[in-house]
Amino acid sequence: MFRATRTEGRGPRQAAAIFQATLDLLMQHGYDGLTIEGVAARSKVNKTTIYRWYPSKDALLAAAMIDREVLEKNTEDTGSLRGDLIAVTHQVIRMLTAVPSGKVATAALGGLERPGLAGLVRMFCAERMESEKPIFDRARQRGELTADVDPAMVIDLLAGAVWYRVLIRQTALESGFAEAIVDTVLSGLPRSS
Amino acid sequence: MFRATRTEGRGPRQAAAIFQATLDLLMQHGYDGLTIEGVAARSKVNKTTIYRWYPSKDALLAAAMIDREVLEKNTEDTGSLRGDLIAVTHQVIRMLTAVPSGKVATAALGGLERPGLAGLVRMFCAERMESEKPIFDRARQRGELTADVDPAMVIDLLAGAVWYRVLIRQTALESGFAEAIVDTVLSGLPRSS
Amino acid sequence: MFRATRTEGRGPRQAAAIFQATLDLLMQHGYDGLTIEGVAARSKVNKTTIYRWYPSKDALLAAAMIDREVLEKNTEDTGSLRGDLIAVTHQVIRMLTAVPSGKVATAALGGLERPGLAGLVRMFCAERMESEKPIFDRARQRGELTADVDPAMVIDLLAGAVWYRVLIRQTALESGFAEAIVDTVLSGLPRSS
Amino acid sequence: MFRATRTEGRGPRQAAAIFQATLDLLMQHGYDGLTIEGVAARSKVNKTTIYRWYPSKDALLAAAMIDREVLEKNTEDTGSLRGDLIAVTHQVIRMLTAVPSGKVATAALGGLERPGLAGLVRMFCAERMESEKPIFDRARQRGELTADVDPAMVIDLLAGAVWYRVLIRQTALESGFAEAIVDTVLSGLPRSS
DNA sequence: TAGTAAACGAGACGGTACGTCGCGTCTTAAT
DNA sequence: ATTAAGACGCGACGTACCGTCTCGTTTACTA
Repeated sequence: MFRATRTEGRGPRQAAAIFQATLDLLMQHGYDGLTIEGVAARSKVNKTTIYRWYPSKDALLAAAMIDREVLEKNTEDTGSLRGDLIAVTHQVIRMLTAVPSGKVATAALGGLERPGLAGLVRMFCAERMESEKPIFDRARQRGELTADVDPAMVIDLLAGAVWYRVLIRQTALESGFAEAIVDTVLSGLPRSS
Repeated sequence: MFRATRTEGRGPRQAAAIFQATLDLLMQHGYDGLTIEGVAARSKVNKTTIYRWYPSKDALLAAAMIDREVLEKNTEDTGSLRGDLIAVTHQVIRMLTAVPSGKVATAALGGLERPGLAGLVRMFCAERMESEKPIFDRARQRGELTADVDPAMVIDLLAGAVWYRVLIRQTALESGFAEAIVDTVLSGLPRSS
Repeated sequence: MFRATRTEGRGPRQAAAIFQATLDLLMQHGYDGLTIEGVAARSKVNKTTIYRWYPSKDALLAAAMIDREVLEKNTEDTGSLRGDLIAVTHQVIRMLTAVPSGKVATAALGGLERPGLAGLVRMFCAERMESEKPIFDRARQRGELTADVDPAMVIDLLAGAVWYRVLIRQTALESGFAEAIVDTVLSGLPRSS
Repeated sequence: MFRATRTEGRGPRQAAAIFQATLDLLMQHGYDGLTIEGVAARSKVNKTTIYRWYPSKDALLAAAMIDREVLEKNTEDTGSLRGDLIAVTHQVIRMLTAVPSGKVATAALGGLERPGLAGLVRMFCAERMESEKPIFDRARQRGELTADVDPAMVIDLLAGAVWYRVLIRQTALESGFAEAIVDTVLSGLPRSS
């Protein structure tokens, strides 16, 4: 008795091909080497069809990124705050340096001026932030943290350091960077006594 | 003696008008609302002339940013590491939120894919980093820091937190943010016990 | 008795609305401002439905013009050849200058390249021509005309003069034009003695 | 020492190729098979260039028709009004039935709705009319015509008959048509008595 | 003070992509 | 059987900038 028919009605029938082409081109030619016409050509889907569903390049890109869940996340309990924060930091590092996601992240920066992508990025960060809250709850339960510590600030420091280093300063990350910044945030800088 | 009017022959005669138009348009319409043709129209300088001197939009933008020293910097000695770091952090905050420079910074992110701008940004960061080194030298002399602390990492944490918060997460900075992150970096997070 | 609602099964149920919309749009926006999609929108009938019945814009227009009998005709006996010809000429003038039909006639010219409309126009002219034959029969019976006069040529002269003047030369018709051309055709041009 | 340089500045450098392509396509595919894109492709001139000079299809067509003087005219003195009128009529016939010009004329009808072409046609007719005035002056001098005969009306009758017959009724012209209508206009229809 | 080379203005051009419109075909429901 | 709903491929539209080019004209330094 199942009714298959429209597989949800949302989006074009060839969404998969479109998204694939979108991300391919994004990675190959960067944010503004990504053109609707190019996506149409590569995906063999007509330009009109793409415009019918995605009013702008940004909307298309957003849909593609969401669809492909190109920016994964998860947060296992490692048993200690330090371990958890290192894990989170490594995750950020991986996201920004791994092959598909890193290019996408860079590209996303290219679109920050456009409200569409900016909103998407903000939302993505908010989601991550939310999913990282438990780390701090667990830490408080373990007595590793006082109640007044702002998780957002901690994440800003750690994630910010990585983004800044990788995307803006564009300088290679030395091994041990994650551990170093986490230790600094946890314990402060060593005074010479 | 009679020093020639031409200050070096570098650049077009109407450089000032061109740069002004460039930054105006950048701020008004964002990175890719900035077009050479627009600059030509606004500055009343012929398109050909602009192309003669700046082979690309990025080159033009770089020249304009350098010329206008839109991203100023300086580092006074406040007498303590904490004070110096807070000053530096405030400077970053100001740069990213003040009216002309903030727009330019955002716009610069939009051009990170292009090697030209990316290099410019990298160079700018390197310069800043260099100019902030003395802070750490002074701190070591005061005994506030051991010799093995990496200044770059500290700056990554502080500047990164601000960039990340302002440009990527696009969330308002609460007052006291600078002090909070500096204190965290200096002293670590408070443990509950 | 109970007359069926469906008048013949010929044509869509909403034929009236479709035709109305067709002629409205034709008159408002001209021949090629007339679009199937526009007709569908205005008549609230689905585009598919229109295509099912009328394979092309021309077919639709032809059907609409036939249905609305937008180009009426009739030929009363006025008692003299001159009177009859003047009546016919006035009829043509009215057709080309009156509000609904004039626009339609102009529009039809716009479609003369398409075989569909061209055929329709030819057919319409042939019908008119046929209906005007009796004028000449009556004239012959009255002795106003010899047997060898070609009615078609006379109509070509009179109707042609009006079409040419109104549609092609687009010059206002002075009052008395009909009488003047009829008299010329009947009696020739006056020689100076 | 003459400076040739720009050969008059009016119009694109490749005007000839553009016009040729325009008329070719017009004749092959009719008025609305004539597309700017097609002209660009056929003439190897970039679409943008065409748009730079001709804001619309009609403007292009008008320019092409004027340039190629596709609708020639001239009026020799044959020694009698009858001869002159027959010559004029033959000229119209030739224009409407000859290979290049006839297609163009039909096509022009297709554009009568557009003010641009309508104006062009009106102007063309006015020019012709003007050039035919001398016929009537000569006739009056010869005593073949009274002073009050309106040349425009005569031309309307003759040219109208041909246009109507050829383009609207789309019926073949029998040989002798020109002479027949000229004689009718000159002498009227024969009465039987 | 005249000559000359660099810089500039003017503007046509080929080219890519834009975003839109209407076409005519098709599939899938609902009536 | 007819209609509605709407996705789709397609071709052309007219526009905006791109970056390149040629050709004259200015400018301002220098010989």
